[in-house]
Amino acid sequence: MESRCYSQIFNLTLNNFTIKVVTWIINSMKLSPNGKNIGKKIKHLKHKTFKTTDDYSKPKYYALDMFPYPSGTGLHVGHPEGYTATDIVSRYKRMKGFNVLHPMGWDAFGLPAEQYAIQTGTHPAVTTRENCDNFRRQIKALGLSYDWDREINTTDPKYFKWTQWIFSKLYNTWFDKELEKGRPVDELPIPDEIKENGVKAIRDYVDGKRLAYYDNAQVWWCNHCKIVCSNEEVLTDGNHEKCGSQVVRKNLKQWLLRIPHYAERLLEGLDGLDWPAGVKDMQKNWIGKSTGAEVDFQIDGLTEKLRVYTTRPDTLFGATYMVIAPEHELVDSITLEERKDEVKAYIKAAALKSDLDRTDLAKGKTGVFTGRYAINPVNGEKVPIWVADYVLMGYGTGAIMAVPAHDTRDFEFAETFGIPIICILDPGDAAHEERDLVLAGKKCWTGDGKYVNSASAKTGLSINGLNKQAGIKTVISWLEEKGLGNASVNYKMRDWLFSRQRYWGEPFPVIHWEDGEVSILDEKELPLQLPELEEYTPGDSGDSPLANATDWVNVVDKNGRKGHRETNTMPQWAGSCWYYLRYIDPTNDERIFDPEKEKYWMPVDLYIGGAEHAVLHLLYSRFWHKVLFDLGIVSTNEPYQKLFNQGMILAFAYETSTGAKVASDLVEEKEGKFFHRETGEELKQIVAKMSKSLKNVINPDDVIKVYGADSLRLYEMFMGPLDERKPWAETGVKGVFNFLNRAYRFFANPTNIVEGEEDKEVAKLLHQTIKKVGSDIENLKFNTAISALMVFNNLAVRKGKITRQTAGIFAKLLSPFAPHLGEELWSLYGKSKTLAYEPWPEVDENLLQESTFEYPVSFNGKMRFKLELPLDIARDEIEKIIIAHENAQKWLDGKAPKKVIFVPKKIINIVI
RNA sequence: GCCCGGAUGGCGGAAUUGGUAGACGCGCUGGAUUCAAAAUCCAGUUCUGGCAACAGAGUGUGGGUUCGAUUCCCACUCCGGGUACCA
Repeated sequence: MESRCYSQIFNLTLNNFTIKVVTWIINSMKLSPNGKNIGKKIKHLKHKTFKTTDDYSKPKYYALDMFPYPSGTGLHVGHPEGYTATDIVSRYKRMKGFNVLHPMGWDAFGLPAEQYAIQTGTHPAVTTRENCDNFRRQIKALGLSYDWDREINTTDPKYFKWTQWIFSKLYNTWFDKELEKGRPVDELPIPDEIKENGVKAIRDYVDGKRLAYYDNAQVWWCNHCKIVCSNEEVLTDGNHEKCGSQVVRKNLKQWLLRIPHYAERLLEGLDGLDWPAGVKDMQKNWIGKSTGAEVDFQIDGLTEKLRVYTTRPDTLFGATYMVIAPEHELVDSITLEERKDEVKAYIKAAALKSDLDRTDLAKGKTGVFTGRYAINPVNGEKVPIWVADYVLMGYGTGAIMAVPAHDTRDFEFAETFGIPIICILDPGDAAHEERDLVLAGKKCWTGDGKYVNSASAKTGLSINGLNKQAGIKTVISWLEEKGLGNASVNYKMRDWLFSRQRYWGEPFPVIHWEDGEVSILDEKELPLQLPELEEYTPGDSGDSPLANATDWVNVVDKNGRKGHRETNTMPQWAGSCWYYLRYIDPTNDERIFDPEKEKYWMPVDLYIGGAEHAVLHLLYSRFWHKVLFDLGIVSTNEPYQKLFNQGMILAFAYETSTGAKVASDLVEEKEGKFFHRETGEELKQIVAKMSKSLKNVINPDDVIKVYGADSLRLYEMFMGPLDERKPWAETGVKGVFNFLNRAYRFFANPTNIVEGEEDKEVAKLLHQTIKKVGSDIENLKFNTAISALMVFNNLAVRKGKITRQTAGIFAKLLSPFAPHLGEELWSLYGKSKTLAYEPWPEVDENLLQESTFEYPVSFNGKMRFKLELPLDIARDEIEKIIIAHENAQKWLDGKAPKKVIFVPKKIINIVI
């Protein structure tokens, strides 16, 4: 019925303006959510087309999006990019017979809702609910095939009950270094000497091993936001990434997680993952593994030894001074009496300096001599000990041996303070011009070479003539043999600061008792809910707003012991660390999830999201997962098997010749050039991030209103490779919109659809298209898949006729990308059921077989003409054919070819 | 500084292990249709020269390997991301 109605409109030859407009509007509506689209969508939702069951008989596929923070501004065009990509894969996999888990939820704890609460008094839960509703509405308008029955929300007590539960697991786990594995604390062996000292000593010992611990921590404090920020939230210029104001140091009781215990596991685990190499590199850099040695230096005149960490034990012979960090425990005993004032003043100044000043490379190095010397273990020579803040207490042993000739930082320091620079590594011919300078101690050399001046009759050690690799090996075994040091590994990664002085986060299920005991709520007592508050503003001293909820904070146990609840809350990372697990069994109130279901669905097969989460979210999440794995709660070692980052969608912006940016509404285009609407000045088109000030922000709602959801989906996929950054262009949306209309006009018109045998050319291209679209989806190359669909559509339109079977296949191929149009065509062909679970078309390889190939014929590498030849032609026949060919005469110019290159199915090249 | 990624027509971008550079889309030009416009359809569109046939140049720059290089190697320029005294 429906199709006949449309065909009648199309077959009308009236040149009547209104009829045409009506046709156009109906067409547009068919492709927009105002018309047929929305009907389809509602039907899907009502019938729960995409409800996922735990059908263990089918192979599974878990396609996951990084869930959004539902901000008040709603969806931006970046969101649908990743969502559409996973949706295409999900729809394709369903048609390939997979049981697909494709869920969506909300990472809804976070600052903006709380800031809004501070300003207006509106409870963050209210704001959050409204924002989630808006996001859900917007996402549903995109026609994404989520199973909405699995929607989760990190702020839902039914969800964060389990976030708190995992925290209690972390608290009750220690890391067994021998087994390289997390284990329950009740399995922690307590040494006898600890036991002898009583309950408190045992408690301290255990607390010192827990993966989650409570301690004083120097933290960044943002005066503007009144919040503690993690190091990761502080930009390199010392500003808070959220508000941009300068942060300061503060010392507060904090929860920390011992993620460095898992450093090696987190590093090794990367090997087996199908992740972008760049993300793996970033994680590797973040973990920052380095190998070297710890070496003991006897301190002259003291019994203590000074232990240093170095990656270059081979350069011990070049050590001309030592440095200890200002916070080093031996500073006081090392410093000679007459130097005490000077050293104390330096330490005080260093403590007052912000980390930024301390780590500002441009500011040059500072330091002060302690007056004391250490004895170099390789040659017994005395080296002066300095205090300098370029050595950090938090890394290695907080002390170094300095080898200015072969370390750039030490070189800079030695030059500043006139300390000798002794070259012990001859760069050799590799650094011809530099070599003399290096040998004279005038230039620093960190590369390879041959050792000189690296022998001592006193100790018997010599590495002269060896290269760097052999030198390091030799010195380490010498040190170990003499008991002077040992090989050692260090990691840059630090403990994870896991608490925030905020209201809108998961409360810690923790009670601090007056006697110093800390207890964790029992599973039965979870979730610990947030109290209602009148006032959300945090205290100036760094108190969390929760401290004001005295009824909630103060508790008394059955013996009358008083205690108070932890008033910090967890950071936003907490909820996102494990959400992929809850989707598996989202409504389970008894357990975090059913282990059977977890075994079936894990790991995540495809995880798509922004590259901004390359390190933190993914590293934290992997850390939690590994702990859960060690405790036997999850069955896989890693959570995300394949990861992919979508590139950012940018926008065109305009700037004047002086580089001043001009808002888009002040720009007009004339003949491909851009001018300022008011001044008339010619402007340069550039690519920039979308921003309110540039007025170039695109709202997906607006795009859908005009072009429909299919066009938005298709355009975002057609723009370019998924992982690259690319600028939004309205004309590009029109392009794919035109394609959808063109396809609709052709494939929805019954007079174009015929019965019988398909045209040979069409059949061949159809099967090439099936092949291309399938493999492109598998490889996430959606732009070329869409291009293949366009090519096929162009041929179909040109031919004017298509068989019903071909039309059905086209609808199927199109449907992962443009599901509304796909379903529409499918129902026009008389199918009553959705095509979402129809089998994906098979490629008929026979149709792709060729008997001839049109060879490009080149002369000296330049293509001159084409020649169709049978595929089974013999090599020596080619030359005869070419020489005899009339087109070749001009290029051969009477000469015989020197050589004929023939690559079957590729090229013929004649060398003259 | 170090690590990673990128550079192809007027624009977004294609190009299997080295084998016809510019698929597809936008824009533009011409034509059909229309009283006219929009929409649609057809043709053309890397640059330079030429009416054309055709010729020459051409994938950020400079070298190299090869019968043949957008693709591989060396040196560099610019743009983007990450990181920053981690010994």
